[in-house]
Amino acid sequence: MTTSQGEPVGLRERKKARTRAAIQDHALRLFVAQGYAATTVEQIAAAAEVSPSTFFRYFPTKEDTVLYDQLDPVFVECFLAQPAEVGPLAAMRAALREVGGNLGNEESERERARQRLIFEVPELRSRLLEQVTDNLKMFNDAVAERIGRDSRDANLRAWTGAVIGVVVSAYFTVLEDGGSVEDLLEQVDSALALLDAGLPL
Amino acid sequence: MTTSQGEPVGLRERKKARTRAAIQDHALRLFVAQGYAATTVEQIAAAAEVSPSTFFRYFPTKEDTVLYDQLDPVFVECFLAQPAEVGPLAAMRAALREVGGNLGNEESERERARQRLIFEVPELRSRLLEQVTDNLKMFNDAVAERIGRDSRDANLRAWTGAVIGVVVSAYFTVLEDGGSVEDLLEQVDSALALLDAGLPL
DNA sequence: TCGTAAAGTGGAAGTTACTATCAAAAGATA
DNA sequence: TATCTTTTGATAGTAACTTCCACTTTACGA
Repeated sequence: MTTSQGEPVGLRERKKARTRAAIQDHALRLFVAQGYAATTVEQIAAAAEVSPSTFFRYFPTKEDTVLYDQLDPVFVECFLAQPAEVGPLAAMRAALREVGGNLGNEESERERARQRLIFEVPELRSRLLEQVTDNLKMFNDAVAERIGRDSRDANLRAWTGAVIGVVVSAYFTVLEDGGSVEDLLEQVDSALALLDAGLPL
Repeated sequence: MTTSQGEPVGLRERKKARTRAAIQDHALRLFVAQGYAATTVEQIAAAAEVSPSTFFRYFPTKEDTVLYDQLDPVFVECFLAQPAEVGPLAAMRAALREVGGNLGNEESERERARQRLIFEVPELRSRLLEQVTDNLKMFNDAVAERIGRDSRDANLRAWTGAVIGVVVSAYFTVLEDGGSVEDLLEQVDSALALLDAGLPL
C-alpha cells in the first residue's frame, strides 16, 4: 500500500491528512473571522467535527495550527536541488523564486492570511522566530556542506546569521506595510541582493 | 519625596522595588533548582511571600520573571552616548565592552543562569527572539539618526538586519557550547568584526 | 474472509497560567 | 488625626493543555 516514492497512502493516511487539513482550515477561518484569542480550541474542534482530544493529537498547541507550513519542506528541497556550481546565496534566491512563482491564487490568499496572523499575534510571532533560528542551524549546515567548510566555522556562522537577519528584517518590513506575498518575495530577494553586494551603507 | 533627579523614592516605591526583586530572585532560584515547567506561579508567590494576584501585578506572565533584563537599558544608554564620529558598528562594540566589563561576580553568575534558562526553555527562547526584533526596530532608528539616513531606507534595513542576525548567531553558538557570559561578549564582538570586514566567506 | 493486532477517537477529570472583581490594609497628604 | 490613594489578597472564573481509559475503525496474515 505505497506509491512508487514509497509513501504509504492507505485509507488511514488519507483520512488523517484530511482531518489535519480540516482542522487547520477551520482554525484559520475562525481566527480571521473572530480573532485568534477569541477562538477556543473547542470551537475549532467542533467546526472540524472532531473532539478536543483529537485536536491536540493533530496539533500540539493551538499556535501550531497557524505555524504549520506546507511550503517550507518544498523550499528546502528546492534549495538543495540547485546545481552545485551556484553559490549559496544565488541558490537561495532561485529557490525562493521557484516556490513563490508556483503559488495558485487561492494558495496565495491563504498564505497571506496566515502571515498576517503570525505578524499580528505576539505569541505566533515569537514562535515563528523560534522556527527561524532552527532553520538557521539547518541552513548553516547545508551551506557548510555545499561549500565544503566546517559547519562550526566562525566566518560561516556569521555569514549565515547575516543572511537570516537580512531576510527577517525584509520580511517584517513588508508585513508592517501590509504587503502581499509577492511583495514579500520581491523585497526579500532584493535585500539578499544587497547582502550579496557587500551591504553598502 | 523625590531625589534631585526627580525620581520618587517614597517608602512605597522602595517596597515595590524590593518586592519585584524578591519575586524575580525566588523565581530564578526555583527554576534552576527544580526546572522551569515544574515550578508553579503559586510556589514562586509563596516563596516571595506574596499572593498569586500580586505576582501577576509585578510580572504579566511567568516568562517575564526570566526575561526582564536590567542590563538592557544600560546598554542602550551606553550605545547612544558614544561620540558621533564613531561608526555605528564600532559604537555597538564599545558599548558591549563597557557594559560587559563592569559586571560583578555575583551579577555575572546570575546572568549566566538566566541566559541558560532562556536558551533551554523553548517558550523563553521564542520570547527572547521577539524582544530581539523589537530591538531591531529601535536599533535601526537609532542608526538612521546617527548617520543621517531615512529609517525606512532598504539598504539600512538590510544592514541592521544583518547586524542583529550576526549577533544572534554568535549568541546561540556560545550558549550551545555552554560558554560563560564573558565568552558570549567575546564571540559577539569578533562576529561583529567579521561583519565589519565585509563577511569574507 | 475472518480474527486479531494496531491505530485512531471521544469523554471525563485534572492541572495551571492567567483575568476580573472587590473589600481590606498600608502609605501619603493635609 | 482624618481622609484620600495606592497596593494587596481572597475568591471565582476561563481556557489551554495533559492523562487515562474504553470504544471504534482500519490493516493484514492465516
